[in-house]
Amino acid sequence: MTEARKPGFSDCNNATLRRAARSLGRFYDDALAPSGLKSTQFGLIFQIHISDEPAMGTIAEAMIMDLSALGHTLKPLIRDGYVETFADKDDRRVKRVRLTPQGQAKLDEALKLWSVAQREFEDKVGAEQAAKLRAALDAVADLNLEMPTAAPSN
Amino acid sequence: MTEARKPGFSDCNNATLRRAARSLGRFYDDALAPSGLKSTQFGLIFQIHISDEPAMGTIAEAMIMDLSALGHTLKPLIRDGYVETFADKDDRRVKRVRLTPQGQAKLDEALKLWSVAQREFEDKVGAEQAAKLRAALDAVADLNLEMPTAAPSN
DNA sequence: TTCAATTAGTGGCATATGCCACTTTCTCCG
DNA sequence: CGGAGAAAGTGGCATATGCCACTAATTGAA
Repeated sequence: MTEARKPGFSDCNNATLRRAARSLGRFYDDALAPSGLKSTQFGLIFQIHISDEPAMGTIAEAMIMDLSALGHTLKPLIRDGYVETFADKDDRRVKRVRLTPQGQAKLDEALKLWSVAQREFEDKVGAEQAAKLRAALDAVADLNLEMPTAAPSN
Repeated sequence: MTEARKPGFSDCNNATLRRAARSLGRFYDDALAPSGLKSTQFGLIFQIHISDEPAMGTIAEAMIMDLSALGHTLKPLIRDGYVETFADKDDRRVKRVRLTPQGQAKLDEALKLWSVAQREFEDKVGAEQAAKLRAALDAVADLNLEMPTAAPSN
């Protein structure tokens, strides 16, 4: 058990993941700063872009994000005119989302900045390593973990 | 370039990392819920625990976290009596942090819950894979990435 | 058709994180 | 010694995320 290391230093998968997320997040944030978008907003806008007028729930699911959190995160983007929402034709409970022309333009602008950061990162860790890491992270994200909430008896 | 996949689906290392972080975070949060601690607070308390009355800057650096963010995150823990701070003897600018007895007790309590989640996770992905993933994440976190801020000319 | 259950979002509240502008202490050099 | 500049935190402001309690709209079954 290699007690040679710090006594039980953070072997916590979650803590390690968050730490890396803070680090990488700042890097991408810096890169995107000139566009005025945070890396999180860029990610969200991109997700909307590659979807076809997705419903909020659809986005939330794809991003493994709480629906209400998505709603909150969307607000500044709507306020700034990058995104707009509209009710679904067939189900008025459903709210769909799309980019405005300004949003499209901003995305194009941000993509250039993003690609610089992305390239820089992949130069450092290697494109293959990066791809493997992303695959591993996707696998983790899609694990559908659940604490044994007592009753599977249901 | 395998246009077979979603048209340029998120290859963004940052987006992928955040997505996984949200997913895993919720899992650990659920597991720790009975203790009343969030996984982030657990991580912070643990970090304090394994350090020797660390200065705030020391913790921030170890966790790759903004100093002010650390200050903010510490507040609820201080308010709830798990953590206390005190000025460094030799440098009054430095504020050191330590767990209170209640904080120690809470950590012990949370550790039991944490280990369940940790085990569950490692059962699913395999201990080795998990260790490799953590290593990769630590490597990423410690990359010390920086956008080419124009002037190395300085 | 009518009402209970389900589904999709919203709003409020709390924590997580960052950046920036300050304030307080130290350090160090002239 | 005294003031310029660095170092460590604090506070304010803004976004990121979650949970919970609700509301509105739909669906399903009696």
